[in-house]
Amino acid sequence: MTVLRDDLLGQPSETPTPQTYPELRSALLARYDGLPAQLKIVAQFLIDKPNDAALMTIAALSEATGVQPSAFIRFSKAVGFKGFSEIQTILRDNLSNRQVSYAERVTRSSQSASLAPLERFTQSAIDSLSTLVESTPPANIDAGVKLLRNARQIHVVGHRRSWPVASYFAYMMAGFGAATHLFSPTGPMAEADASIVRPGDVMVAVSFPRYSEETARIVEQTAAMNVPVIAITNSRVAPIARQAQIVFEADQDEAAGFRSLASAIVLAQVIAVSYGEAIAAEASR
Amino acid sequence: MTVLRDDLLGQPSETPTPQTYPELRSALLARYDGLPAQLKIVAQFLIDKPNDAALMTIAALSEATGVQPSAFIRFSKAVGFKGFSEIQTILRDNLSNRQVSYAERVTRSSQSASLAPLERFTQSAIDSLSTLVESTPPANIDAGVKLLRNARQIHVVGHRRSWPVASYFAYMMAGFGAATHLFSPTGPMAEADASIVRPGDVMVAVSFPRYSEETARIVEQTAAMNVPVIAITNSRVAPIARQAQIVFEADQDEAAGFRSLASAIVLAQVIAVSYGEAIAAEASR
DNA sequence: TGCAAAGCAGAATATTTATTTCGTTTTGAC
DNA sequence: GTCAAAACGAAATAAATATTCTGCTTTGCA
Repeated sequence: MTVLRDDLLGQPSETPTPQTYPELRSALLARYDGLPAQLKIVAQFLIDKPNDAALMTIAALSEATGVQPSAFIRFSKAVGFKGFSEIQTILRDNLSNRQVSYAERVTRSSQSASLAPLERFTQSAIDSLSTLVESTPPANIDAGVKLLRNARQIHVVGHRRSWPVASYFAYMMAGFGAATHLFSPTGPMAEADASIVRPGDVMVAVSFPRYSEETARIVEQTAAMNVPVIAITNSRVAPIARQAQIVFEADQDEAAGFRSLASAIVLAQVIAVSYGEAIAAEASR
Repeated sequence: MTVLRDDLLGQPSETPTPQTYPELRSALLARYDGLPAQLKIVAQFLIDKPNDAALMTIAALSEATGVQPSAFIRFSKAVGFKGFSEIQTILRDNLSNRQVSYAERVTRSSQSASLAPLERFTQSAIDSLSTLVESTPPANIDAGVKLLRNARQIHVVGHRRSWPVASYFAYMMAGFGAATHLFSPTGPMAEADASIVRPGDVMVAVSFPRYSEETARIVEQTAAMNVPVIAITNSRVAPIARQAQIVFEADQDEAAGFRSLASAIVLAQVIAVSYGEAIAAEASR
C-alpha cells in the first residue's frame, strides 16, 4: 500500500492555519519557494490578485492560470486548509473589509448575547463608522454644504431617536452663525410649525427606523413647496429619502436589537463642520 | 389553464434590463414603490448593502433578510433578469472595481495636507470608542444600573453639546419604563426645576467642556440633598465629577478643535441597555 | 539509466447552490 | 363577505461548483 502522499503536506504541527488575509498572504510568501511548480502559480495568483480570486470559481481560476482545478485543492491542503473554499472565504472577508463575513456575523451575534453590552455596542459603532466613510461620497458633502450656504434659513427636524442628532446638528449650525430653526421634538404643534418654512429655505430631516410619521409629513410638505431637503437616514429607500435632494446614509449596524447613533452623530458633525470651514474660508478671502 | 403569473412581471417592452450597478440601482429605486412586500425587502437590501449581497449566497441572503429563497428569484424576474445570478454578476462586477478601502483612504488622505473632515472625525470617533472600552470598568456599569433600578425617579440633565446625550439617554430609559424626567435644555427655568428632585431619586448629569454652569448648579443642589449623582463627563476632575457617586468617562479625542460625541452617545446607550436587560432579567424570574 | 516518490491532468463524484414547482395564504376589487 | 388574482413559503429539482479518485508523467537521487 502506498502512502497517501497529498495528505502529508498539511502537517498539523506546522504554523497555525491563517484566518485573515494578511496572515494568509505572509504564509504564502513564506512557503512560496518550497512549493511545486503548479502550486507556485496558484500562490502567485492569490498574492497578486486576491480580489479577483475572491470572486472567481475554481473553473474560472483554472482557465485564468492554466492550472487544473485539482491543483487548487492540492494547494489548499498543502497550506493547511480543508479545501479551496476555506481560502476563498478569507479572500471574500478581506474584500468586504470586515473582520468576519456578514453571514457569520448574523449567526454569531445571535449566539454571543453573553458578550457585555459595552463591547457589543462599541464594536457595532466602530463598524458603522467604517461603513460611513466608505459610503459617503465627498461630492455629497460638498453639495450639501452648498445648499446650506445658500439657504435663507435652515430648518432641522427629527423625532424620537433622531432627536439627539437633529438637535446636535442645529446646535452646531447655530454656533457657526447660520440662521437655524429646530422643530420641537414632539406634540401636535409640529405640523402647524411647517408653515414657517419659506421658499429659499433648506430642510434638514433626520429619520431612522421606526420612521416618525411627523417627520415624513413635514418633509412632504416642504418638498411640495420646492424647498430642498437634505436627508440623514439609514437607507436610500427610507420614507424621507424619496423626496430629498441629497441623501446621507448612516447605516446603523444593529447590535442585539439596538442601533447605535454614533455614525449619525458623527455624520451630522461632519456636515456642520464642513459648512463652518466653508464660510470661514469665504470670510478670510 | 392558468396564466404563468410570475413570468408576466418582466415585460420585455419595459425599460431595458440594467447592465451596470448604477443602472440597476436606479432601476430598483424607480420600481421600489410598485413592488410587493417581500420583494421590497429584497430591493432594499440590494440598495443598502450591495457589496455584502455580492458575496453572499441566496441562502445566506435569505437568512439575513428573513425572505425565502424563491422570493429572490421572483424578484430577479420581476426586474427583468433570468435569475438572481445575473443580478449578482452585476454586483460583483461593481465590487471588483469599487473605491479603495477605508484604511487606504485614511492613510492616503492623511498624507495630503487637507484631511477631509469626514476622515478626521470618523477616525477620531473610532479612537475615542476604543478608549471607552478600556477605561470603563464593568463594575462601574453594574453600580450605575443598581442605582438606577432603586431610584424613585431618574432625572437627566445636560446642556448645549451634552444635550443630545442627555435627551437620548432619557429617551431610552423612558422606553424601558423607567420614571424619567429630562431637564429642559436652556433658559432660566432650569434652576427652578431642580426643586422637583426628591430624596430617593437619582440624578444623571452629562457635562463636557466647556462645562455648563447650570448643569453644575443643579448637580450641586441635588448632591446637597443626598441624592446620588451619576456623571457622564470627560474627566474625573470635571466640575460635576466631584459630587458624583459614579463617574463615567467618555474622553473625547479632539479633532481640529471639535470633539466627537460618539463615545458619549455609545456610553449612554450602554448604560441604558444594561438597565433594560437588568429589569428584563428580573421580570422573567 | 533505473526506480521510487512526488506531482499532475482529467474524469468521476459529492456537495453546495440556484431555480422551479405547487399548494396555501394574502390582497384587493366588487 | 366573495371571488379571483397575486404573492408567498416550503420542498423538490436542476444546475453549478468543489472535491476526490485514478492512472499517467515528471523529478530527483543512486
